[in-house]
Amino acid sequence: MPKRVDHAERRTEIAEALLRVAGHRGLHAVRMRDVAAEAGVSLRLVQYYFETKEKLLLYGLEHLTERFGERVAARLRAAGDAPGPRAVIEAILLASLPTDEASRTFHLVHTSYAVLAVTDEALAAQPFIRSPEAAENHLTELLRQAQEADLTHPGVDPRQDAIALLALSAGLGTSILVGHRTPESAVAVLERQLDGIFAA
Amino acid sequence: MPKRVDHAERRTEIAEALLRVAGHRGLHAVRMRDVAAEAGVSLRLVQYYFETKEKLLLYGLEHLTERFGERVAARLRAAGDAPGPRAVIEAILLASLPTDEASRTFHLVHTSYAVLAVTDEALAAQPFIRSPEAAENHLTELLRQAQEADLTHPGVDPRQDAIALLALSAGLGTSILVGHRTPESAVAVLERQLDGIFAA
DNA sequence: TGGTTCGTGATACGACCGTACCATCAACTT
DNA sequence: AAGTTGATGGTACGGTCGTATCACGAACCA
Repeated sequence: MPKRVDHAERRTEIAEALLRVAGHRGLHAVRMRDVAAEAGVSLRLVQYYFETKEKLLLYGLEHLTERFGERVAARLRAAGDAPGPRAVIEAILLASLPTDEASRTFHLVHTSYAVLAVTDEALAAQPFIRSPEAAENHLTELLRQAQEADLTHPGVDPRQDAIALLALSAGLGTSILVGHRTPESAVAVLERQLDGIFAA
Repeated sequence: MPKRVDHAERRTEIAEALLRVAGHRGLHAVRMRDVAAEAGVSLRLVQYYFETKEKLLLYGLEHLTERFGERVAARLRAAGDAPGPRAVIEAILLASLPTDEASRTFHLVHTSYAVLAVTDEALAAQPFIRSPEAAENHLTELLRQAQEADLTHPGVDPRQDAIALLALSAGLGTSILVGHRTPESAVAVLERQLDGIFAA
């Protein structure tokens, strides 16, 4: 046999090629041949490491959410040690706004997957579909802690406000994506919403 | 010639068939043949009234936004004569939440178009892409009037709060669509946000 | 009344895309 | 050394989809 190859690594390379293509041509326009060309391998190789296109797409989605998790973690580290609840919440919400190329790709491809998932049950069954629930629980807990530490204005409802924050940042992200809004103004809106929750 | 036919009417029928198909199979899965079958006409007819698929899609988008406008108008009428600013804002925001089949289709197809528009300049140039700006201006003006009439809490910023309301309802709409949230809980979140703006 | 034109159907064409198949070469084993 | 097996390339097949072509019938005009 030729040089034994690390399948996991190869699959990652191909998945990232998929995300690059999806990021600037749109997920709907992704062809197996495009992915192969972008990854610099032959079409046969893409077939070899992912038998079918559907499996490639599912793996690409996994990889996408994984990299998003890493980006959130990086922002949390950048927030210093023992960051306050507001700093943690900002890290999470700002990571999901399409401010740079990577997060733009994430948001576009994630939205594409979400749209597909509405009518595709194989996609709808994927775990990424339930990760928002985890984020909601996490944010709710953070707000509850902030409330107990008396860092919030009166009248805060951790669960309801967590839901609103997530929906708001998702909506803002989409409007950045389609060019209705600049990242800066979206951040300002988000900060304003946080000001309504956290006391100075 | 055979019985002279009303082109506009026929185009509308076909466009509605398009929206029905897009509404439950997804816009990406819409084929010319599906639209023809759904409309109960031959493939040739769809070609006849819309030369190309792209033109059909563009017209479908026009029709979609038009019908959305009618739905908002209907809600406004249902709000009674001389409704207050909050009632008007509620009419606008609640109309865009996917609460029934029609609004669900609207939200799904509209989102599909938005995703396509990110990478398709012909779609991006369509007027629907600037209608959110009009909505933002409208909401801003309503909030400003409410503020002058002393109906709001202090600290309201009409422009910023209008942006937040629109992004929030868009985000909530998407989470209803993908099944993360019930329409009822989304409405509750939206009402809560309005409570933070309008005085009792 | 005859011809022109609008509306409609059936079908064919050409392109593209995912997948399958076949061949080849290199390295590790025995 | 020989054979087996993993990795890779090239290419062909089958299906599908948008679009084009051909044909025909029915109404309106002159």
